[in-house]
Amino acid sequence: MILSVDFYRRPTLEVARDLIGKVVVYKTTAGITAGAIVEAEAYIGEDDPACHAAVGPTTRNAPLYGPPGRAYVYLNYGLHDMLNAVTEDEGHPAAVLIRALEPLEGLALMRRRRSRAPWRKGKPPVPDHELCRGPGNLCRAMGITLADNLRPLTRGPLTIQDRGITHEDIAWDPRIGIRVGTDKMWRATVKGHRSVSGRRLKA
DNA sequence: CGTTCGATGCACT
DNA sequence: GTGCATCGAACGT
Repeated sequence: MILSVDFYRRPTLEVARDLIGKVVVYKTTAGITAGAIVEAEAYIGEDDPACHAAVGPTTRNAPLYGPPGRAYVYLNYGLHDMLNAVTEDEGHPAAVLIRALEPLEGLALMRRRRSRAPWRKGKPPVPDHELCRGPGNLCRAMGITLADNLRPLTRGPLTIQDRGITHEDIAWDPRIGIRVGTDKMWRATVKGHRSVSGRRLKA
């Protein structure tokens, strides 16, 4: 079942927690890819220094100010697309960054797309659990690009669905990969999951 | 094991 | 011109 707008029109931390286990599905002409969310981060409002809305409304962050349930996709470091789900009421800029998925469908297609990255030329195929490990990697594996910015996640080719996956042990940790706002424990992960990004725990 | 650093494009100042 | 919600290779210990 596809998540409705009401799912996203809620406090962002609740949405982030509830997105764990939900399934991102993207249907393209190349085929279908899908993966269950195992890592997500909340970015909330102009007072959150790490949120793109911290500088006030701009062309780039406009989607954050729009209605919930849409994709906010942007390019980072000139190389990596980032997928967010816009949350809260219109006018309240906030979103959840999808940071990692457990691949479920279309693994071969994901592998092909990952291998297509310039820096992967001549390298061995990406292991299954690493196909969607990290926000840049998952977008590349799923074929999500800037062209998908503002797309509704509630209908159409790019959706997030509830397929009944539940997780008992969800951890809240500091957000990673940012230079400010690292004090906030707004990163939700499935504890110990192999596809969660960041440094791995020891054996 | 750990840390450093280059690639790369666009929005923003 | 600057800096970035990254990735992965290269290097140091």
